[in-house]
Amino acid sequence: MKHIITKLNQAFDHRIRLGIMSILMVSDWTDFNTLKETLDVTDGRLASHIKALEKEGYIEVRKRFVGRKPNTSYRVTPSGREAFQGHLNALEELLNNAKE
Amino acid sequence: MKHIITKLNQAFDHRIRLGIMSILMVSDWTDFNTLKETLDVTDGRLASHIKALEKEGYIEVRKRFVGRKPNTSYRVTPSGREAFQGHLNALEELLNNAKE
DNA sequence: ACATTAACTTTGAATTTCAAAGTGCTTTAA
DNA sequence: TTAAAGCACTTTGAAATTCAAAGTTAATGT
Repeated sequence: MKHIITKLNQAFDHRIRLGIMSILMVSDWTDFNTLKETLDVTDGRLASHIKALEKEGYIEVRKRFVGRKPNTSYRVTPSGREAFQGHLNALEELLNNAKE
Repeated sequence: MKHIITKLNQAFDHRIRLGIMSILMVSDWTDFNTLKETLDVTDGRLASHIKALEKEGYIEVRKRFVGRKPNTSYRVTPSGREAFQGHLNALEELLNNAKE
């Protein structure tokens, strides 16, 4: 039988993408700057990881103005939620295995 | 405050290294071929990930002969166990966060 | 007019990872 | 006895990923 690691999703392999998803899982729309500050990454780097998740269809974007400032927010899509759940389940299995 | 992802250990960022550690955490000496088959990776690739963990002092090696065949086995060191525990705790925190 | 904020995109370099082939030693098969 | 195969790597060179830094666009504040 196959090992649990084969159930891990490559899209969530990177810690920053893991961070983005774990934030978006428990909040609704979250804006760029909140993600940036929470995860403590540069804007360019955040943007590129966001783009990767968007490309997979795991998160969606909303652009609008808040007062007079542009504001971009993100949230997880249903398919993103499902995929991330699968990843979390695999991780959980791995944790339980490692702890016996 | 810092996000949980800062507590993740880079040495365990890769799925194969995660797999190696999660196997070694619950077994004593485990040999090269068992790891290779369980994780379904090529020998060269496995060897290089093992080497990375060895370099960090997280696993140790034992070489001997079983019958007439050379046999190399690995097990997690105390420091590897501690480091991996820390990583698992961070992951667990992340899971709980993501699930609310 | 000038700097600033926001949210990127681009570029090129550094790092990581990979498959594939090569290695050295030993055993088993023909 | 020559050949083939197993074991556990190491090496090589290429592909993929990730990064920091700088550039971009469009609006706002001063």
